[in-house]
Amino acid sequence: MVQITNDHFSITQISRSGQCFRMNELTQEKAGTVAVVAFGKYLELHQDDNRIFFDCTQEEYDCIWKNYFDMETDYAEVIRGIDAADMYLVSAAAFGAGIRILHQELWEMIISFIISQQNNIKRIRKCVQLLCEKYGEQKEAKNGVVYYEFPTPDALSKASIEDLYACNLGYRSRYIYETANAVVHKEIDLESLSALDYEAANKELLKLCGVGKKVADCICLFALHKTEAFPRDTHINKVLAAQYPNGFPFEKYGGNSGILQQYLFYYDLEHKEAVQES
DNA sequence: CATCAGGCGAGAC
DNA sequence: GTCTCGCCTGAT
Repeated sequence: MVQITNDHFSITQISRSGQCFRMNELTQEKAGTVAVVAFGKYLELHQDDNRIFFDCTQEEYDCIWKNYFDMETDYAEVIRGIDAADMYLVSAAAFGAGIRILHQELWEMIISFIISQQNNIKRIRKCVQLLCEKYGEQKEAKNGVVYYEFPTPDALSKASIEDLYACNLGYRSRYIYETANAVVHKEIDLESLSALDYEAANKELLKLCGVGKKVADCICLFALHKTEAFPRDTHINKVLAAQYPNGFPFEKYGGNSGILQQYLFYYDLEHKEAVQES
């Protein structure tokens, strides 16, 4: 068990922000605990106020999870950089202050965000889980929990479009089929993407079938950690139209724009519900 | 029953 | 280049 203290870390907010579709709350026996599968490992973590408990060795934390959860970034500093006159952004950041931009796996993000289009978080999670169970490698954690790795491009490319339809992917089945085959046939080299800057990486990703501007930006932000990427979905477009009629001040926030996008997105997504429930 | 969900591709112009 | 439209499926 590794214990970390951090005032800007919330497993609930990270899970609900919807950037990670393989993070689940363990509701039955371990309330308040979240499980995540990434980089071949299964991790359970829980939180008590600003103390976070990672159920793993110190070595595993240092090698994988410290980077995965972006623990070295000072989110308080990002929030301090917000224009105090921008009341909406100040409120959004206060509401979502525990969100972190994860360093997720590239291939998984490509497929996950193709699935995400015209879709909701609940159904996306179900689709991803089905894909993992059907085409991913089965493993067992030290505590006996059985989990599945995200399927490799090779494994996914062996699925027919009909097979993919059976995973409730709908019209996105063809996109995933085409994309998996494009990657297997080296029409795009995923390995070299992380070395590119935001503009170049984004342009490469647009070559993939089913990847447009919005999905490419999500991949840049959540896998390549290009924090200047600012994905524009229906929520964000609504917020921009209502709160920033003269445009969002990208010139002011630059490389932190993507983090602020997550605050704006999460605020719009969850704030109304939070108000209703209280 | 209609509408919409964290859009995209294809085709028309 | 910009616009429109159809699209799987489940929730409301």
